Amino acid sequence: MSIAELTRNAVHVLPHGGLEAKLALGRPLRVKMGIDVTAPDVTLGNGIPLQRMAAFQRAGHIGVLIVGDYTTRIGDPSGRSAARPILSGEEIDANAKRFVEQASTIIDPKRTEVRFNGEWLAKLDFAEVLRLTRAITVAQILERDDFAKRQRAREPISVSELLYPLMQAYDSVAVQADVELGGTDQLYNLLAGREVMEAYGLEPQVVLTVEYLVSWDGAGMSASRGNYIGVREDPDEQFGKAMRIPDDLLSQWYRLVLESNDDPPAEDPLAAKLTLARWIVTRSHGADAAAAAEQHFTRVVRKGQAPEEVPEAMLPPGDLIHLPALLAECFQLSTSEARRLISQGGVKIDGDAVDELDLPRDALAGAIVQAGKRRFVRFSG
RNA sequence: GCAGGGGUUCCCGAGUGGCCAAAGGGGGCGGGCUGUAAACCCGCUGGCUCAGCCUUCGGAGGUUCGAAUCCUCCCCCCUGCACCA
Repeated sequence: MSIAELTRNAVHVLPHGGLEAKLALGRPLRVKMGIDVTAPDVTLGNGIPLQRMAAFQRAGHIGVLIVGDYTTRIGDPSGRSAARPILSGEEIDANAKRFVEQASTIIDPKRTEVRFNGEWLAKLDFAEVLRLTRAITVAQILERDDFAKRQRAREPISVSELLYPLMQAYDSVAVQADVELGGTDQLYNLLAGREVMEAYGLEPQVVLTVEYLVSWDGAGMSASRGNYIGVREDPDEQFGKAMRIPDDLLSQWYRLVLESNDDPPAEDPLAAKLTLARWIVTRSHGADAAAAAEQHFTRVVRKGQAPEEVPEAMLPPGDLIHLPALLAECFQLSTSEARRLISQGGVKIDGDAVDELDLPRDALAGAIVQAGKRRFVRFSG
């Protein structure tokens, strides 16, 4: 395994020559990566550093996934990150288990160690915390980009937030990391790990950051934003979402997700995207599922036909059916939403748009009703 | 503790007594177009028994024919100052 493969898509590999030196040790390296257990789904974005971990594993090294259970349980009291909920122990355990299971579509679980940072953080007493805080200065922490920005903007920064990078850094001490992986957003935290390891008399870890995957909305892909493709997500969803990325993101996705050495064919973005979508589904669910998802996409999205499998539902009693109520029931809409859909021509019965709110029973019985682009139901009764 | 600023519909953010279910943007949804869920154009975007009615603008009261807008009390957030035990 070449260094080039280990560092594919890397933005920073620090310090220079550090990785070569670690590899020269001739023993399996411990390659650390932190995971966010507040969001249980592993996304294609998580997949980018995980793919690096997988490369290290193929070269005989050990992946170490750190579950920030302690950090999560304490929560972020600043109120700034309200998006980060405080979870119970059971939820964290379940999410961690789920993360590892999902990540196994990419990494090798047999060569992966999963550690919970409560294991060591819970044991730190105050004196030890003070020792940890001496490893780094306020100026160093405030150098970090988002802190610097917030300071300039006179936005609040709580002391506990300043401590977060230190906790993560201490994880590296505890597991004796040789390498730590992360997105470019993690650069500062990973470097803090080096400082702290050194303060604890350890050989500092090598820091390896990879490019951040940009999603269809132009923002970084993250579970909390909801702009993600999950590695365990339904094949049709994965396929469709992949087709949803803007054409000009294709080359990044080819590079980061496919790990392709070639650019996608610029003259045929559709074909390029289909290739990408197929590949993503194949990695998660296999080639058969990918073929089926592509068929589904062709049929439903490109040709605008009903899918092969349409869920069935019973019509309510009565000779005259009130459509808004029926749609609201079937597709979990408010009746106002259902009315809007109808008035906008988004509701079709056997392919024909409807504009009446009440329909005789026999117009609906046995018919396929479509609400919007992708919601279908067939009524019986 | 003191002074000042602020809490608005999914998000950001206008709105200082009626023309406000509340500008604008984002997101989402729908339609058109396109053999992409891309791009582009148009529309919609609180709820309901929907030409009308009901509930929203941190919370509770109050003034008024009428309040997101004014008053009172309360809760929460931010900034500065003070306290430096």
